[in-house]
Amino acid sequence: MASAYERKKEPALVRRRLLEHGARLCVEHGVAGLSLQAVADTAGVTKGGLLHHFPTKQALVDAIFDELLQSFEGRVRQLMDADPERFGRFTRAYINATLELLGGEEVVQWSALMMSSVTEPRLKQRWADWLDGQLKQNKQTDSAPALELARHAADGIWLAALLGQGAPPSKALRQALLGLTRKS
Amino acid sequence: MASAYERKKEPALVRRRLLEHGARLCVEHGVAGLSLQAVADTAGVTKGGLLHHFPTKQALVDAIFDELLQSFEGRVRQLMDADPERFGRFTRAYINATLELLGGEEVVQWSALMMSSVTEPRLKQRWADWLDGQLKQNKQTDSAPALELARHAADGIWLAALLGQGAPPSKALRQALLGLTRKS
DNA sequence: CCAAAGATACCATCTGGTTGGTATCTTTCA
DNA sequence: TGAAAGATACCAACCAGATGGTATCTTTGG
Repeated sequence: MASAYERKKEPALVRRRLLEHGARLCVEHGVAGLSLQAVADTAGVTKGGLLHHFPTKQALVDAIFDELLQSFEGRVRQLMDADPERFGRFTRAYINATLELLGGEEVVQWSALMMSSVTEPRLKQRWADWLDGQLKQNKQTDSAPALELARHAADGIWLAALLGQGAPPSKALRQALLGLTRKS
Repeated sequence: MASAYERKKEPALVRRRLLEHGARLCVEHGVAGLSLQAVADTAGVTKGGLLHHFPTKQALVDAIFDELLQSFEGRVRQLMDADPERFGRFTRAYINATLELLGGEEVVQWSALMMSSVTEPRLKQRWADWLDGQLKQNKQTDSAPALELARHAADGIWLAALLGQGAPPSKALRQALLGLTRKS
C-alpha cells in the first residue's frame, strides 16, 4: 500500500480528477454545455473546491486543452525520434500518434476539445498555432503535397471514428496511409 | 411587383429565418450553447413565436440537421448523375460536394452540426445511418480501399478548413484527391 | 499561527418551456 | 358574395430550475 497514513487533502490528485472528469463531461455535453457543478460533483468536490483550483470556467477548459496538446506533442516527438527515415518523419509521427489516440482513453478528451475548437476561437487559434509551428519546424522534410494529403486523411479517419461509433480503421488503410509518406 | 396586397404574416419565411440564424448561432456557440432567445432575437421573432414553429429546442436542431443533410444528398446525387465514369462515382461526388461546401455559405451550418454530432448521439446516429446507406447503395462502385482513403482525406481537408481559418485547399490537393478515385 | 484547501451559502442572470391572449389567414356555408 | 367559424401565427409575461461566480466560513498541513 502507498502509506498507512491517510492524507486528508491531496490537492494535486484533486486537480487531476477535476481535469479528467472535466474532459469527460466535455465530450458528453460539449464545452458550452459543460457545467462547473457537474464537474465538481463527479470529481467528488464541491463547486467551491473546483473554483479554488480553477478560478473560472475558461481557466478549467484551457488547462484541459493545454494538457492534451502537451501530451500529444510529446508523443509525436517520441515517434519522430524513433524514425530513421528523414522524409515525411513528422507526418508519419502525426499519423501514428493520431491513430494511436483512437485506441486509448484520451480520444474522448480530444474529440471534445477539437470539436469545441470550431466554436471557440481561442482554442481554434491555439491548435492552428501549434500545427503551424510544427510544419514550419519540419518544412524541409514534410511539405510535400502527398504528405499534406496523408495528414488530412489521418484527420478524416479520426473524425470518422468519432462519428461512426465502432470499427477502428483497418490495418490495410493504415498501411496505405503510411505508404503515402514514403518517397515513391 | 408580386402584389400590391401586403401580406402581414409569412410563416414560411419566418421558419426559414429561424433555421438560418439557428444554424449560424450553432457555429458561434455550439449546439449545447445555443439559446432559443438568441435565435428568436436574431430572426426577429419572439421566443414564443419560435416555439410555435419548433416546439422544443431539439425539434429546432433536428430540423436544421435534416435540411442540411437533404441538401447535401441532393448535391451528391446531382454530381453522380453528371459523372460518366462508374468506378468511384459516389466517392468523387462526395469529395466534390464536400469541397464545394467550403466555398459556400452552408459550411458554417455544417461545421456546427457535424461537430455537435460528436456529443449528440441522436445526430451522430443520423449521420452514420446516412453514410452507411449511401455506401451500401454504391458498394459495387465505391468500396475499394483507395476510395475510402480518399473520402477520409476529403473529410480531413474539410476539418482543417474549419480549424485553420483561412487558406482553402489548393487545386493541386484537390486533383491529387480525385486522382485517387480513378482506377490506376 | 498562517496559508492553502475545501465547504457552505448565496446571488444575479439566463435557460427551456408554458400560459393566455391577440392578430391574421383560410375554410365553410348560406 | 360575404360573414361567421375555426385554425394558424405570433406575442408578452411568467415559471422553475440551472448557471457561473462571489463571499464567507471551516478544516488541514506545515
